[in-house]
Amino acid sequence: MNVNEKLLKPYNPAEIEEKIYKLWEKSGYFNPDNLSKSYKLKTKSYCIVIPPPNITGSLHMGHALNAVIQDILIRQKRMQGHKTLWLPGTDHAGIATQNVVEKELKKQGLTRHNLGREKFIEKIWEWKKKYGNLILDQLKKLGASCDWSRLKFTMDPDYAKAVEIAFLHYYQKGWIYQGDRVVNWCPRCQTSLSDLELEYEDEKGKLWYIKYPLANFKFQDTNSKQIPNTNYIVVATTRPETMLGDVAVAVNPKDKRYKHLFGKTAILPIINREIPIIADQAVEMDFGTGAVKVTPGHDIIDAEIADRQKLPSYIVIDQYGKMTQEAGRDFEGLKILEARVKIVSILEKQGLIEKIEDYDLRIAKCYRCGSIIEPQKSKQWFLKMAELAKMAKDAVKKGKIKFHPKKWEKVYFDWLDNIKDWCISRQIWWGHKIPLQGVDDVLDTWFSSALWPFATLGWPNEKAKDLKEFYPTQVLSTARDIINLWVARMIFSSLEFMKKEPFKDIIINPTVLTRDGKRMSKSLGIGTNPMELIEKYGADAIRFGLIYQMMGGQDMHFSEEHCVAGKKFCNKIWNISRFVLTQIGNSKIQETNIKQILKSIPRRQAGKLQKEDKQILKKLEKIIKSVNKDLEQYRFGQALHIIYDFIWHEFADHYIEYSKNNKSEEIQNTLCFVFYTILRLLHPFMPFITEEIWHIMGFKNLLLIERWPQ
RNA sequence: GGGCGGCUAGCUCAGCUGGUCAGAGCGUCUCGUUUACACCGAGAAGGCCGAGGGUUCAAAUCCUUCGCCGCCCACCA
Repeated sequence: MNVNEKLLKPYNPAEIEEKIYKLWEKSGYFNPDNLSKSYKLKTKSYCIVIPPPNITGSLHMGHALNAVIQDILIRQKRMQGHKTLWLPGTDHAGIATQNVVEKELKKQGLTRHNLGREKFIEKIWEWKKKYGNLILDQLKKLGASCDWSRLKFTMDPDYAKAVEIAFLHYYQKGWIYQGDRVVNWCPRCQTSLSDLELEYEDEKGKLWYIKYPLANFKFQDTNSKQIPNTNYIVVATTRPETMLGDVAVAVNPKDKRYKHLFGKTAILPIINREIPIIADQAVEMDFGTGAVKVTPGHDIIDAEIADRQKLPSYIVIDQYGKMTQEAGRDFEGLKILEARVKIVSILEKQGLIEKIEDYDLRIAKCYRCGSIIEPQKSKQWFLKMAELAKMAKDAVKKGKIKFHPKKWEKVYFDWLDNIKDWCISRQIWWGHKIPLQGVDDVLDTWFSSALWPFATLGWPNEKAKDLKEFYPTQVLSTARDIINLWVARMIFSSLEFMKKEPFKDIIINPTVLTRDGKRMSKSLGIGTNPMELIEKYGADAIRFGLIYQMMGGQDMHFSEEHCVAGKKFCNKIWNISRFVLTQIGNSKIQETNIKQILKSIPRRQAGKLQKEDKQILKKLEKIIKSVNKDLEQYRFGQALHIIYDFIWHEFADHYIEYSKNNKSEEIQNTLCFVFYTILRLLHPFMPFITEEIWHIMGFKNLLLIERWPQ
C-alpha cells in the first residue's frame, strides 16, 4: 500500500493507537537505558516519578490530566535528548484497599475476622493481582510513555525494606514515640487517622444547654423545677452523650461572669460526680454560655485542657461507637445516638435542659469510608515533626523547590507552621507492619508513599544505579488536595534520608470539575469517564481536550466540546499530511528521499524563497520559541493553543492555500519542512497521530525519539 | 474566624506587568461540492468585560468597596 492509499483511509484512532503504542513499547525507548543506543544523550538526565495511583482506583479525569501533563514533559525531554525516565507505580493504599476487599467479603457474608489476619492479607494480594493494574492499563491507552520495566509497588519486598529502614532510622533517632492520646478514630475502619485523613461535612445539629448544679446545691427531688439561678452553671454542647465522661467545667480565665465560680465544684448530672470548675484559655467566651464541659476521653482539645489541669479522663464510648461500662450501667452497650436520646430525656425530666438551639455542625468523617469520626483515647505511635517540618519549610523558602503556581506554597506553609506530631500507626491489617516486637499496628499508608521519590530508585542501597542517575528528580505533578498529605511528607523524608530535595518543581494541576463546576464523583455518577471519552474520540483528542482547557486556573470546568475540537484537529492534521505528502509527490516519499528533502530544507535566507515562504518560516520559528518558553514555565494550555492556531490558521488556511496556486520546488520543500517541524512540536501533546503520520512518511526512527525543535 | 479562586459572546474559556483587547473553541445563521479536509472553507450575528467608586490623557487590565458562586484551612465545645 502506498502512502496515498494509507492516508485516504479516514483517521481511525482506535486501531492506530493500539498499534502505535505497541510499536513504542517494542522499541524499548520508554526505558532510558535504551536511549543511548539511538543517539548521543545530553549529560543531564530527566526523571519524573508518577504519583502512584491506588490499586483500588480506576482512572478519573484528574488522573488523566495529570498523566498527560507528565507525558508531555517526558516526551519533550526525551526528544531533547535527555536520558529520560518516567517511573510508574502503584500505592497499596492501606485503608482504601482493605475496605474494598472487606466489601467483597461482605457479599459472601464474611468479615476479615472470619478469615483471620493472614488469610485476609492473602485475599488482598489476590485482589491486587486481579485488579491492581487496571489503572496502569488505562494510562497506556492514554499514551503514557512510562518505563514499565521499572514498575514499583509500595509493598514490593525491596520497598518494604526501605520503609522498615526509614522507620528504624527515626526510631533510633528518638523521633518516634508511643503515646496514649485522643486521636481521630474511625469506628468502622477500626483505626486511628491523621488530621489530614478527615473530611468535613456540614450538618444540621443541635446545641444543648445543660445545667450543671453547683456542689453546694443539694439536689434531691428529681422532679424539682425550682433550681435557683445561682445554683448551677450552664454548659453548651453538641454531644450530650459525652457528658458521662466529663471531668470538669471550663471557662475562660478572663470571663468575669464566672470569676466567682473558679475553683468551685459542680455536680455532673446523672453520674453525680463532683467536678471542678476551672479556668482555661482554650475556652472561647463568646461561644454558647462561655462555659464548656471537659471530656478528655473523647475530645482532643479537652484532652489538652485536662493535660494542663491534671485532670483524669474517662472512656465512655468504645472503639465501636458504643457506650462503655464507665458510662454507667444505664448506658453501657447503647449506641451513641441511643445514649444521647436517653440522656437528654433524663435531663429534661430533671429540668436540667435550659434550652436547645439549632446549630450547624461541621462533622469530621473518615476520608475512606465516610463514617463519623469518634475522637478516642488510644495508644498510638507518633513521629516528631518539629525538625522535619523545619527542613521542609526551608527547602521551599530558599527556592530549592518551587510550586507552580506559586500560590500553593501558602497551603504548604500554613500546614507546616501549625504542625502536630504525626500519628503513623494504624490498626488495620493491610500495610507495612511496624517493625517493632509486639506491635500489630501497620504504618500510615502515607508513611510509605513519603519515601516514593527515592525508594523507587533503589534506596536504601545508596549505590543503586538509578538512584545515582535519576535522583533528585525534576518535577512532581499532582493535585492540590495532597500537597500536605503527600508532597510535604515526601519533601521532609527526602531531605532526611537523601539530604537533597526530591524534585525542583511541583506542578499543582487544576482540579477537574464537571462543566457546571461540580465535583466529579464516580459513586454519585457525576462526571466523565476518560476511558469512554477515549473510545468516543481517541486518546489524542482527549489529551488535546484536557490540555487545551488548562489555562492556569485552580479549577477546570471540563467540557467535552474541547475533545470534539481535538478530534476535528486530528482530522485536520490527517488531511494536511495527505495534502503535503501528495504535493511532495508519491515517488519521493520513500525513506531515503524524505531525509534528503529535509536536508535541503530552504532557509529563509535562501534567495529563491518568496515572501509567503519566508513568512511562514518566520512564524514557525516564532512559535517554536513561544512553545518552548511556555513548556518551560509549565503553561501547557498556552503552548497547545499556539501550536493549534499556527497549524490551522497559518499553515493550513494561509500557506497551504497559497501553495495551491503557486507551485515550485521551494514551496514543496517549505511545506515539507514546516510539516516536519509541526509533527515534532505536536508529538508530546498528541503522540499517536503524529507518530502514525511519521510512520507513513517512512522514517526509520520513531518520532518518539526524533529531535525536538529548538 | 483566616485564606484562595472565579464572575468577559448562548456554553467552556484566552486576554501577564494598563493604550489595534473586545478574542478563541463549541453552538447559531448565511453562502460555498475551488480535487487535503463538510470532522471543511468564506462570512455574519452575539458581550456597555458581576456592581459602584477611585487612579490615569487612557482600564476588562491597577487600587478600593460591595455582591453573588466555588474551594481550602482553623481547638469555637
